[in-house]
Amino acid sequence: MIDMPLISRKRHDVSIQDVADLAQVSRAAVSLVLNDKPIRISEEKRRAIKEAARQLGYQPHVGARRLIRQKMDTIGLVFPYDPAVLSELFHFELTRNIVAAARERNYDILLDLFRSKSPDILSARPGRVDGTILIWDRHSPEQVVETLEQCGHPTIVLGGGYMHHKPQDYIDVDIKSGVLAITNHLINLGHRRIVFLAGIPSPQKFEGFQAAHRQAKLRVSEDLILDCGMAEPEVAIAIDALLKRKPRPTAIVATNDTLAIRTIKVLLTRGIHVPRDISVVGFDDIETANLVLPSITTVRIPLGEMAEIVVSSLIRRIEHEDADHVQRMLPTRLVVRESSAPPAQE
Amino acid sequence: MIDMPLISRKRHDVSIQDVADLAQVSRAAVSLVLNDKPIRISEEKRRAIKEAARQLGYQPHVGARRLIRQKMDTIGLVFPYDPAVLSELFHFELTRNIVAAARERNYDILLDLFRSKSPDILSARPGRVDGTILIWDRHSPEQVVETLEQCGHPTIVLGGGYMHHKPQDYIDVDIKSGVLAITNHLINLGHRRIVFLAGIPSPQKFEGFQAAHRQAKLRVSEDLILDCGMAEPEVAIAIDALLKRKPRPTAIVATNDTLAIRTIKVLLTRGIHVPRDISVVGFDDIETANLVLPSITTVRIPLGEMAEIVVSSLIRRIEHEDADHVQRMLPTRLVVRESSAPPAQE
DNA sequence: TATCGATGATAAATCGATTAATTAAGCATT
DNA sequence: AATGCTTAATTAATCGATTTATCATCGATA
Repeated sequence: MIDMPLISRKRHDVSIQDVADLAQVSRAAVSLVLNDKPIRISEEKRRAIKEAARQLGYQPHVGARRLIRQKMDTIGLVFPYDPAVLSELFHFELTRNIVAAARERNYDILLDLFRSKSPDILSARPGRVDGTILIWDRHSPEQVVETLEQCGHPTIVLGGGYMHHKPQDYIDVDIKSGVLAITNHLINLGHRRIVFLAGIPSPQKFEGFQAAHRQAKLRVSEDLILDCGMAEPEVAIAIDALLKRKPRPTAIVATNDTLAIRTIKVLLTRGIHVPRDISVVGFDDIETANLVLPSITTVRIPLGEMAEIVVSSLIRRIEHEDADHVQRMLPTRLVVRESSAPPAQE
Repeated sequence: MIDMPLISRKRHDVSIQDVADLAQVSRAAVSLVLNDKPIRISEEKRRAIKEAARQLGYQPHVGARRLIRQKMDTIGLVFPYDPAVLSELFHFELTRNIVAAARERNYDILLDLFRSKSPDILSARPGRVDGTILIWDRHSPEQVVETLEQCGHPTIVLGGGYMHHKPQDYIDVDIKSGVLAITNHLINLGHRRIVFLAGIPSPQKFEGFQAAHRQAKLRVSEDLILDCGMAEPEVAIAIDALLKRKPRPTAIVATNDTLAIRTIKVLLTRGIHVPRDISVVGFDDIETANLVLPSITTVRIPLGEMAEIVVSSLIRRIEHEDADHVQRMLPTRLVVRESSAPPAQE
């Protein structure tokens, strides 16, 4: 009766005490040696401890270590439950790269979704994570950023180019330059009547469109700026209206790939060939962009680099109290495929 | 000097001791009341404790609780780093549903990737998770299943219909019936010369194809069984060969949507109309399937249901030592879109 | 009055590690 | 011989909770 523990449950396989017993030293010595602390332990005992640990297959109990060190070695990855804009691919590929980058640095990833209605974020509760990556989305309420910024650990917001108020720490994509580049591509091909077709309003993208024209000393024709929404019927109406214009536009800059694909779909059903009759370009480089016929000329967001940067910056902010805020804009890359070509001779 | 704590760090905001102090009771009383334990505490103190907890905004330190309870309240979600077959959408939508289901039951999700080469799975290390969901993929080494099954906590393998050896616990999709249904759909439309086009060999899917023919008392023509791989040039070669057949086939069952889309792309460039000249159907219902022109008739995997079932079964296995093994096949759903139609009159 | 039982609350053990403080031993110096 | 210094290793405090065992009080009963 005396030997019965007060609380008895399935225990951790091999505890530090087991190693200490086998090596005939104190628990402290085991901890000091296995963590390579600069405290002198004789070479003889060092070996004995390492051998004992190896022999028992000892792995420190992360929970216990986290409790005493007050450090969770965990990053919260917060997603919107219903991603509005960023493509599925964006999410999964980004996630994969983030997990890989975190793992390399011995951080775990706690996956965390929030719904706009009830933004109960696990990562904002105490004692779960050391820092948070918030995947931003145009539908995300500002409140989420505030909640996370006030909860005592660093948070980096990862934007898709759509943040209105810049948070304390963010890594965003320079979508303005992206649209500038792809518009430039069309201008260089010889296009002069280029439509800006916005599925969802995006001032930054429009600025890029304008800037490209400005640089080429071309005027942006007001009646070639369209804002049609993302739904298929709306797109069809917008395109039909465009086709009646004289002279007819020769290229369309759609603000995302899905919209570009729908646009092409409408054009094809109207008997208009892409890119021979009209060039259409997109944005995002979703997986589908390279799958459809014609494949889409688009702008790619550097997901791998983005993941690498966000993880390393976050860990710097976690581990160094005085680390600078992270405020970066990443450049995009133009991906030329089949949907863009020089305009037909008139 | 006497008051200085031995170890000093940023501490947990509000500990149970703070609540106890404010309510003028012992730590034990606070724990018992807040966890609704059936131990008698006077109504008066109950109220005082709850009020104190509310006032201080006390939230128990999950790490401490997990340590003493030897329970992590966490599920490891293990993904292949390079998903070979399942679409991005499949992954993200599935993940989202799994996280939501886990959250409802107060479990956290630890995101865990493994590379085929170095299958170092966090979830297999002691003390991190109570159970694991392994997302299966044709490239996954069997070794991963073994590792997880031997590491002391329950694991459920989530298949995409491609498991060879059935693990102890699995939830899989009845892809054979799925292909049977979609082949049936074509047969019912009047098709008699149907091609089975495999991107990646899949005995189950082929069985479904055969079964549909058997049920309709049709013979499967050997020369309409093709295995072309997923690469675009290979697909083009396979399709060109098919088009030379006399009489020409009227429908193609592609084993996944990506392959169906590539097939259609080749057909369109050859001047063959889909579905007027040839019907093409796919499998998976990836997002793109409804985006391309024509949209793809395909088979949908019930991701939401799958997530719900895998999470609830895993938690049952975690919380009840004697729970039965989970071995389920989920049915698929036929999604009819534009790429299938009755064959042209001959 | 002594004992028993019921009730209400607490003390203390516990989970598994980390690390500051301390002790012990050996050697050199005064 | 006493003191101080270096090195090696251990003891004990600590993280923040949970839960068993125990204690204290009061009323009722023999």
